[in-house]
Amino acid sequence: MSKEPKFKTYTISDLSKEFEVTPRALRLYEESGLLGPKREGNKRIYLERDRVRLRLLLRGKRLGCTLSEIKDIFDMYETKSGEKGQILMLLEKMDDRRKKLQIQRQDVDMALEEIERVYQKIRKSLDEIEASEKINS
Amino acid sequence: MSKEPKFKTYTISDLSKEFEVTPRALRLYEESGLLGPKREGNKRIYLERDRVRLRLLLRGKRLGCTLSEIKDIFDMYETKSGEKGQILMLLEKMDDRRKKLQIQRQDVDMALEEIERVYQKIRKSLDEIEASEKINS
DNA sequence: TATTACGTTTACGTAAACGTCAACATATTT
DNA sequence: AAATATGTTGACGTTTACGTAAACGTAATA
Repeated sequence: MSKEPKFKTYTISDLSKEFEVTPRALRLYEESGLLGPKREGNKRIYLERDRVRLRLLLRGKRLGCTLSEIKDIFDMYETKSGEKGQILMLLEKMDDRRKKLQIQRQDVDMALEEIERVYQKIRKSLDEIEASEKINS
Repeated sequence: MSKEPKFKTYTISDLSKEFEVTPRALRLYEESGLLGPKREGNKRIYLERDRVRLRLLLRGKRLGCTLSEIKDIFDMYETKSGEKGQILMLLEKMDDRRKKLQIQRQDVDMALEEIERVYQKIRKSLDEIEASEKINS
């Protein structure tokens, strides 16, 4: 009866398994300032907050962001800057981010359309092959 | 009056400028099998086909694909495989690709929603600051 | 003719994002 | 007590996607 967790905690291998990343990666993310697990002695203890961050982080990666870009975004989320100037800069940054995402949306949609087009073309030629197979049987 | 172009052609710096990539990058893309410009003596002559490919290539990059993934996609587009087995494999590959893109779409949309949420929050705190500025004037 | 612009190949350098050890500590199981 | 599992910190290796510089060819321009 010493340390009751009180909150759910995760070890490095818990998160490692859940999100299918290596411990090495998790340590790197920490070194890059993206995660900030507590320590119990020497060992890393991750809280829910880290888990959420990790999820966002990986989503960012899938979108092609670098770790430092992701860092920027995280910082953006957390700035509780009382200063007006800071806030204005923040809004601007978020606008940039939004624009990039919108371009990415277009890119994805165009890629999907192309895949679809080519897919149909290929299917058609497959159908033709199968038709000729029937005849020759 | 020797070589009439007949088709529109581009030099390396033409494409370099149009798409804002360095010549070095274009040569790398060629080395990676993504572009295949003709040669006039020693110099690279790009045709429309290369220009289209470059556009697709860069779109792929924006989506976070590696050059070799893009190569796979290009190969996919071009397989005029008469063989049925080949075609089936191709269709499967395209399905994978489509799934990945759909996940990316979701990722982008979720990211956009989050940006929007945070954006509104920040705006609100900005409004509050400006309101208190008016009072104190 | 000398300079400038544009192109070439070859080759080494680099930043990012890990992988892959080594060498060690700690805790639990056998 | 010995082995096993899990964790730690270095530190060097690797791949990708170029950057950068050297050394050179060719063609138009001053």
